This record gives sequence, structure tokens and C-alpha cells, in this order.
Amino acid sequence: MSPFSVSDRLRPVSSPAPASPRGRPEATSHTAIEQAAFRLFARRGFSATTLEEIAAEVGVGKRTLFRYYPSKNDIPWGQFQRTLDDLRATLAAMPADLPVHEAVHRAVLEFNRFPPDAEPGHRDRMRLILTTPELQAHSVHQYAAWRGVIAEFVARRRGCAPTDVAARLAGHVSLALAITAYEVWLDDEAADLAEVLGRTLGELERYLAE
Amino acid sequence: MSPFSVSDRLRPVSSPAPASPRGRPEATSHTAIEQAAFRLFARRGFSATTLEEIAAEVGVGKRTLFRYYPSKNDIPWGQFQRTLDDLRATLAAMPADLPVHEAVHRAVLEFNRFPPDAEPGHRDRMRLILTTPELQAHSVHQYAAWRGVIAEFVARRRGCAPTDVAARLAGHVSLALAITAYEVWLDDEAADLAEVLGRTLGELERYLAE
DNA sequence: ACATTATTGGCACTCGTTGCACAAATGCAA
DNA sequence: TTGCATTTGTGCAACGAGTGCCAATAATGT
Repeated sequence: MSPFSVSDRLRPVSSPAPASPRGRPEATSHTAIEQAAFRLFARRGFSATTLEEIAAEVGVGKRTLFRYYPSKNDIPWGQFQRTLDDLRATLAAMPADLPVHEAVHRAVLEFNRFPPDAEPGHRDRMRLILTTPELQAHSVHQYAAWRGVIAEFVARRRGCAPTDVAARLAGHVSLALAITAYEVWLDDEAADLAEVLGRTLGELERYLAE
Repeated sequence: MSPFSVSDRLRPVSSPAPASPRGRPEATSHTAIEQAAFRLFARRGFSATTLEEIAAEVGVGKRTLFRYYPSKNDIPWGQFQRTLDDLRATLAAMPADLPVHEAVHRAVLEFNRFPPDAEPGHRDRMRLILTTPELQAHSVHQYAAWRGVIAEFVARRRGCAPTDVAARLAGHVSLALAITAYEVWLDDEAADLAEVLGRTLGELERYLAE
């Protein structure tokens, strides 16, 4: 969870190569495309906005958009995949004496922390992703990668394979918690995401303890 | 979880209207389409199989396929939505003194029980769904409906809204458990789904208890 | 036969996506 | 300057999913 254009995040993610030294200069950027796209999505809606329109708004050819994003559905997720390195690092930095589930929870909290001024944009982005059918579906792929990071961490800690029940489950359940929290957070304009995440975890414990 | 063609299930789901007394008779059926489709999917793979090919194999026009299934991605899920009534009924029939999470767990077990001879087909179907990217994504919509049923049940029991954290969480977590179990089950040809489901739940308790 | 009714299925069209070939723009070296 | 390697942009053609429209089809009932 926690998509984002790299620029939204606190710590920049791995430096994206110092621009090309040679060759034709890039005509646009991920950020520019996202901004143009979100502008149109807000106006006409996601599915009603065609790639041609986005291309026109950005000022490039439709074909070029595909050099920046593998698909229309990937635009709202921006540079998400890159931020997974952050998540991996955060997990790796967790104290070894911390219970696994606790370490994961803290990492998820950290992963979903944004500077206050970036929150409105983040809300809009998440609302778009979590309420647009096509995007809900497509997000599965981002989620899978996210779960993979969690599963790998748990596997290393537990000394088992990432495909082991324990590791897989940790990934799936953490995601379940995160998405639940996001849904609740989106429902309440005044809610604080970190607080909701914590509350959701507590709710899980209560659910199982009955 | 537990997609299927109605015919696979133990108890048939609501009678689908006694066929039309008037008008042109139907040229095919859901079952026929699914069989033809799975035959082609097995041969050329899901994405490499076009709707035209399926239509040809079935012996109807491409246009007609869309009268039976809203999209190509819906074919593998068969009549899933209808079986949700079963799930709803199973949940409603759970003894009131059973803890909510226990009731849900039992209902999920029941929902995923198939006659032994239907298992091989079920395995293939699930493998296709859980390993084909397009289908993984599209399944989100079936999952959402499934979660909705769980959420509604929990909400009724808890006396809260289905959009409440508790209800939503129950839906998401139950799904997380089910999918994890399915993944593990698919990895092990000899595994018993019910057993894996139980083991997965135990794993969750262990994970949180650490 | 004829009206009614429900389903079929062809046709045209939109849109996302991809492969391919080539143009454009830049740095670098001769 | 000129030419070349390099990198990115972009038009074109084509494919496949999905949709609206509407005429054709095949059964029932009168």
C-alpha cells in the first residue's frame, strides 16, 4: 500500500540514474504525465479518459506514454515499485529482538507515513485506486510485489522459504490489514492513517480472541 | 474462494429459471462455453486464446459469448456469484453461540468442500485463476463480493455496519487466509484443502501470538 | 399463416496495447 | 564542421476485447 509518485515520499528512493549523457533528451517525465493524467481523471473520470487525451495534455505522442508506463492502469500507481526498496530497507533495519509481526506492523506504519502537505494528494490517489474497478483489479500486481517483500522478510526471520505458509500468510494478512485501514481512512475525512492502522490491528486481535 | 461451474458443487444453487417457454431457443450454455474455453486454455494458454476461437469452438458468434459472460475473464469463474448465496445461507445457519470467527471459519470450510471427483477440475480451474495475471487481477471483483458476504454476516452479529472496521477486516482477513491456503494447496498436489485451511488459521494465531 | 417474443449474431466502432521502422536530438570524436 | 553512436520520440498498422445497434432466426400462441 501507499502508492505514490516518488516525489511524494519523505526519503527519495534510489537515485534514478543521473539522466542520459547522450542521446535525445526526454520529452516528458513520470511526474508530468501523472499530473496531466490526474487532472483529466478528476474531470472526466478514469475510464472515460483516453490515452490519446492524456498524451495530448502532456504534449507527446500516445506511443510515448507507453515508454513511461506499461499501461494506463499503471499511471495512478506512479513509481510504486521503487518504493518497495524502502519497505525492504525499513524491515531489514528492524531490531532483531522485535517479534516478527510487530516488526512488520512498524514497517507498514513507516511505509505509509507521508509529510502532512502530501496527504491530500495521497488521499485523492488512493481514492481513485480503491474505487475505480479497473484500478482495483490492476492493483493486484502492485500488492503482490508488496506482499513479496513482507513474505521475504518473514521467511528470513523464520528461516523458512518465502513460499511457506507462514511467510505467505504474513504477506496476505498484512495486506488485508493495510487495505482495510485504507478503506476506513478514506471513509473518514478526518481520520489519521497511522491511527487507523493501529486500530485495525487491534481489531484483528479482538476478532480472533473473540 | 472456490469458483466453479454450478455443476461442480454439491448442492445446486438456486434454480436458474425453467428455461424460456417462448422465443428462439438458446444456442449454447454456460457449461458448454466453459468446457470449450478450458479446452483451449489448456492448449494455447489463457491470453493466447481469443474470444473468436472460443466462439468458434462453441459454435456460436463472438457476440453471443458476451450474452453469457460479461467478459473473457469471467469465464473461468463460471457461476461464482450464484454460489455466494450458498455461503450466505451457510453463515446464517451457524449456531448463534459460536464465536464469530469460528462461524466464519466453518462456513469457509464448508464453502470450499467439493465432491472428491470434482477436485481435479477444481484444481485446474484454481491454478488457472491464481497463476494467470489477467485473472489474478480480475478476480478482485469476485473476491469483493465474497468479502461482502462475510462482512455482512459479521456486521449482523456484531450489530455494526458492514462498512465498519470489524466487518471489513473480517472479510479481508478471511480472504487472506483462504487465498494463502489455496496457494499452498496448489503447491502440493497431495494436500487436502480443508486441512490446509485449518493449518493456515493456526498459523495466523501463532503469527500474532509470536 | 401471423403476431409475439427471446435469442442470435453480423457489422461497425472505440480503445488499450504492441511491433516495427524511422525520425529527431544530443554528445563525442575526427 | 562533419559524421557517428546513442537514446528517445513517434507515426503506422494491426490485434483483440468490449459495446451499441439492429436485422435475422426460431420458437410459442392465436
